[in-house]
Amino acid sequence: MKLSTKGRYGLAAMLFLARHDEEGPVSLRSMAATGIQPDYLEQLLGSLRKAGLVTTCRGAQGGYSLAKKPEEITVGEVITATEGPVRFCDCVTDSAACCQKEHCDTRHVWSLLSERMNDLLDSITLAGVLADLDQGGTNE
Amino acid sequence: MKLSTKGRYGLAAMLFLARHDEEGPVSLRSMAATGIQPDYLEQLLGSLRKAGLVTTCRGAQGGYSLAKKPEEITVGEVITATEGPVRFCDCVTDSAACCQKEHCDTRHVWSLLSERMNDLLDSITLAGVLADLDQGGTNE
DNA sequence: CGTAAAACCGAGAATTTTTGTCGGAAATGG
DNA sequence: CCATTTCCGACAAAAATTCTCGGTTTTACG
Repeated sequence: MKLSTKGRYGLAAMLFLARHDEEGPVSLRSMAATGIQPDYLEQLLGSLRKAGLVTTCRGAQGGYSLAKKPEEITVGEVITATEGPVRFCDCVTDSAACCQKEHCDTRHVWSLLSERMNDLLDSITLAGVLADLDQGGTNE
Repeated sequence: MKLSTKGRYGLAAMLFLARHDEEGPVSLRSMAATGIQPDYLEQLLGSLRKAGLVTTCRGAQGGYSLAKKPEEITVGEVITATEGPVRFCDCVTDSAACCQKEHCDTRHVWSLLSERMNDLLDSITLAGVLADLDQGGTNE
């Protein structure tokens, strides 16, 4: 029960974009500063673009930018875009995926938990994360 | 971001035990009614035992029982026992696992989220799940 | 107009994790 | 003593994740 690198890299990339938002489109190359393999990151940015969270300019001097203001993008959106829907078990979103067997009387719990978790993830925005960092001190 | 079968099977098994708690130790064989492969379930019950959530009697007429009352066992405990600690990313529990790279300024978010999520999981007990089912109607 | 920079795309390789299987050892009640 | 049953470790199969690569299209700029 943890995120894959997609979710983590995805959020890291979005924060990077948020920080460089005013400098125009950010190329994959310059995002290498995040330490993420560019070829892989490219795929993730593709998902983020399809989800409407980033916009792109192709060609020379092109790159990626946030599609919305950092206050309008939530951590939940980023994770969902990169990892797929956040849920405890498939039968939450796809009722055909279970319920033949007796153990599926757990579905109700998973639904409830999934809902709460999504609420939690959507309550945090990119802007919130950055504000936290800028005031709360860095890593140690 | 979803549970593996370990967590789901684990909870299903614990609910099964809770329901048959008064009939003495429940053998793996009779737990086949849950639809879970017994050889696999055996491993999960091993983890649950090590975590102190079930007790066992070996030998003929042996089997598994809950180590505590259903009101005292939380969903969080079951998941942690079967899947390992619930966290968004390794650096929450193991600070050596990150923080060289710039993208690790996300750690703070993951910590916060992990904590909230564990609180949520620990707020639900086996007894609670069963009560919900008995009153709230079954699957459909 | 040509060229270099850059995103786009799909396919597949490598690696890791999950899931499931098996055989034997130890324990226990009858 | 024997059938039942947990315990344990190792391994096999399958699936998912992570990463790589080659080529295509788009675009700015000289």
